[in-house]
Amino acid sequence: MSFNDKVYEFVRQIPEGKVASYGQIAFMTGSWRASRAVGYALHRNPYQGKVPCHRVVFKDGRLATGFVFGGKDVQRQLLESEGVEFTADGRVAMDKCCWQPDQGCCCP
DNA sequence: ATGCTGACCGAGC
DNA sequence: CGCTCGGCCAGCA
Repeated sequence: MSFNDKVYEFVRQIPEGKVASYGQIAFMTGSWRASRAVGYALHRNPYQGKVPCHRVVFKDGRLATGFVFGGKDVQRQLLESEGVEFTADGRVAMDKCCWQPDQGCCCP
């Protein structure tokens, strides 16, 4: 079980309509400061198809840069299809869609 | 083994 | 309020 595997395992558990930030995943894996490593791990994304990297966004709710899935617009459509709300700024409504495994529910 | 890089985040100016 | 700097972690040359 490597740090990398933890990231994939964590991200894979993200339900539809929910999103998590790199820092959140990093915190779960060990140190919240490892957010960079998390991003790098997802960048390789060896489990592409099993790991919904598109559900992983910034703390601001903004999508990751240099999106590799085909474009931010595509990711937005994909997330919207899953039930994730978006703001006028084009960011994810993390206020409602931030995934909290411990509580199993989003912030009201 | 060492150094650089990167899909980040927080604090400072 | 916007930009810049530093710091941590893992992967690769």
